[in-house]
Amino acid sequence: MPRAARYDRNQAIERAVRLFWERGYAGSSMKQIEQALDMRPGSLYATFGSKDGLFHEALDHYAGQMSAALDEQLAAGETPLEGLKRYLREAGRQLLAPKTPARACMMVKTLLEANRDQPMIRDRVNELLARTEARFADILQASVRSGELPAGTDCQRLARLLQAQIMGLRSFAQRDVPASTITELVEDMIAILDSYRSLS
Amino acid sequence: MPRAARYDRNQAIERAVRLFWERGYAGSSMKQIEQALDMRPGSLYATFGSKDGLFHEALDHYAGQMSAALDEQLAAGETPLEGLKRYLREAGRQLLAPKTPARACMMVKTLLEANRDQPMIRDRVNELLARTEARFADILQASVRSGELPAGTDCQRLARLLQAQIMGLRSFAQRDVPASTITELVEDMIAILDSYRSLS
DNA sequence: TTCTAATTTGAACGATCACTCATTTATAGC
DNA sequence: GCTATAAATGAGTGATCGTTCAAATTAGAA
Repeated sequence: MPRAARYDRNQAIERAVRLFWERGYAGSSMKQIEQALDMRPGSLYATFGSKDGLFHEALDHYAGQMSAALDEQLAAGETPLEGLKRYLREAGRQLLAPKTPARACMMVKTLLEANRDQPMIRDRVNELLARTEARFADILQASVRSGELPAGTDCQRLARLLQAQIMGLRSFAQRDVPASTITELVEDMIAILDSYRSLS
Repeated sequence: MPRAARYDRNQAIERAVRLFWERGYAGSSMKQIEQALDMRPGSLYATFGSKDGLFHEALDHYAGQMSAALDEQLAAGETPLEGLKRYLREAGRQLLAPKTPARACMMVKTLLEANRDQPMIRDRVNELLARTEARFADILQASVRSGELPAGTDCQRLARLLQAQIMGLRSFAQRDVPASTITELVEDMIAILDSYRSLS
């Protein structure tokens, strides 16, 4: 009966992530979105409701990608803490890749861009970052259980420090600096994480 | 002969800093600027040339303020490293003040907002951040000379780590988190800085 | 082939964007 | 009070913003 949709929803969202990640919410016009997704306004609004709606889906998709990347490194690492270190090194590696839309985290860019008259976006990004923090805390907690971190470690607090470090790393990487700088920064942050390890 | 200017240039720029710092470049419309500075378009364009021109002046002014705040804490600290620690604690204190336009650094917000079709702004913020980094390196170098940091310390590298930490701290503080979280984060970062000290 | 219905299209909407400039206003010297 | 001159004004510029919707298109079902 009906006409088949010409567009793959998931692919459209991935393209939206690229655009929004690079240019931000206000910096991406509907005209640019139409071009990037190869969709006309009618289809866009029928599919995503509004620019806001599309942005929300893109932001969630991005968060999912980041979470999956963490999963991957945790699975590859021999211990939770080793997984975290792998994640940091892999982040550094991707920061040096040429085709990334931006080096800074899309969630952080959104956090800094969203002002008080975008409460939906503010709330959403706050929740996504809180989840990430909780994720880090869980991993660190597992490291305590396995004895890799000392028994008394304040995992919540260390998780926040870790998240702030990553925010800093990736925002710093948005500067125009040589690749070696990023590599060194990653290694310094890994050393800091290591300094919390149990002496044994 | 002529009519006296009604507006104080410096005060206008300070108001522009508040607006741009809170809302970003794209997020601040000329209408909002007119209201915040209590100036009409004609006067604005006669005085600052363009929205870009005003933003540049505001950004430079902000950078000057930050630099002055660092000076102040360095002067108050007994040693360069103690001055840096004071600066970190004072930054944390100001992050908890209610009236700040934003908790994140205006330079970082600009760095993350400016995209490839704003090369002038990109270049400017890159230079300002490079100067800040150099400033940190100088301070650390002084700490090496005074023996507070070990002789072999890579001050440039440590300066970049310090800058990334501050970027992370202030971006993290943009999240909706309790005050104690910020305080703890500051203390954690101070402890990291302390861990680079000479053992004695 | 015809019908039905979901999908796509793109012109057009009012609002707002950064910005301009002819006009009005205010002031200091005469 | 008059004049000269710089400053302030604000209506108006064309462009672009996000969004809408009537019409055209495309497919499977009958």
